Amino acid sequence: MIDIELKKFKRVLKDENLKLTPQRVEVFREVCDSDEHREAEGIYLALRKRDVNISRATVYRTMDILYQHDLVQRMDIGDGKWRYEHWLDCHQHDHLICIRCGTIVEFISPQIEEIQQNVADKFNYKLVRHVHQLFGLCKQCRKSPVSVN
Amino acid sequence: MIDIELKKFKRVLKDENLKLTPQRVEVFREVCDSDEHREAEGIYLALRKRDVNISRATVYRTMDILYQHDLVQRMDIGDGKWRYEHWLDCHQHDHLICIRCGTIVEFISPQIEEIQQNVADKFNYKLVRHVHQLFGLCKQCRKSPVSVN
DNA sequence: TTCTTTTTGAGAATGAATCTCAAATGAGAC
DNA sequence: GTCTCATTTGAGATTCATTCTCAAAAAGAA
Repeated sequence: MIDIELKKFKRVLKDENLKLTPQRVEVFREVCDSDEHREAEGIYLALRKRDVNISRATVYRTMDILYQHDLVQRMDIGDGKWRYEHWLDCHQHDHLICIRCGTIVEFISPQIEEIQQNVADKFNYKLVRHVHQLFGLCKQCRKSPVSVN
Repeated sequence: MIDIELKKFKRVLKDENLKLTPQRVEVFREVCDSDEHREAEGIYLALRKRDVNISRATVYRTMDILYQHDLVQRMDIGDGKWRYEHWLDCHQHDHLICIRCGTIVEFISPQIEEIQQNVADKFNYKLVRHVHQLFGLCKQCRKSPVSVN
């Protein structure tokens, strides 16, 4: 799975005259191998945990390259940190987030997509991208009492 | 217009055992008197411009009180800054944002609201709030060439 | 291998937001 | 009105994610 994607990444690097470094490859691998929505710090820590020698700066820089070239998706749920997820099969989707435990579920709605397009048309905007996040309480969190520490 | 709202604010302060200070009133007035989507810094500067003696800290603190009590709405368009707007008539709405000039248009779609609810139900989440932002190019920006500085 | 350019890492810098704490100020009691 | 005391304010320090800096290391074309 990563092999095909790694080729895409290598193509991007070549096209942009960027060098193929072990650090960049490891960051890409780390992102592709997880289905989580992680912050740069989490990706950095995961890399250190598996003994990849890399600095925070390089993780941040690489995530930016990946994002700029549509190899990862990123989201901001309002806490001032970017969360990244791989974008292997380019499934456009939006997010449903539990405000208590942080669990993130992905959803797609062609109907919403269509209405969004209509809204943009109505106001004479050319739609480029969108952010759609639903915040709520998941089943488990509705059941369990709030823990007070 | 602000009179009725000011009463609401005073009620909140009283209910929360918070004091009615000139600074708090001025911040609330400043927010109510504009239809812009401004950052705390912008609100602070506007207050200073009309010779209100206030500190940044107090502006931030007051915006937080207003937000926590649903007297203002706030949004984050991904640049790490909260933008505030008054919430006088509590019109629930979402935003369409021009990625070049920053113009923000408000829109409402009962259809989308309904689908959102269905999505939350499907995943067994109790919907609490949502963020829905459409990013695109407005009419003017599509026409005018990009200025390079 | 050599050479040139890019990349890396460590730590400094940035910037929005929050925190600290002494001095100032509300507002209830008298 | 004024006393009293908890709350609020302001100035500057702090936080924290992210970006920047720059010397040393590495990529990769020749």
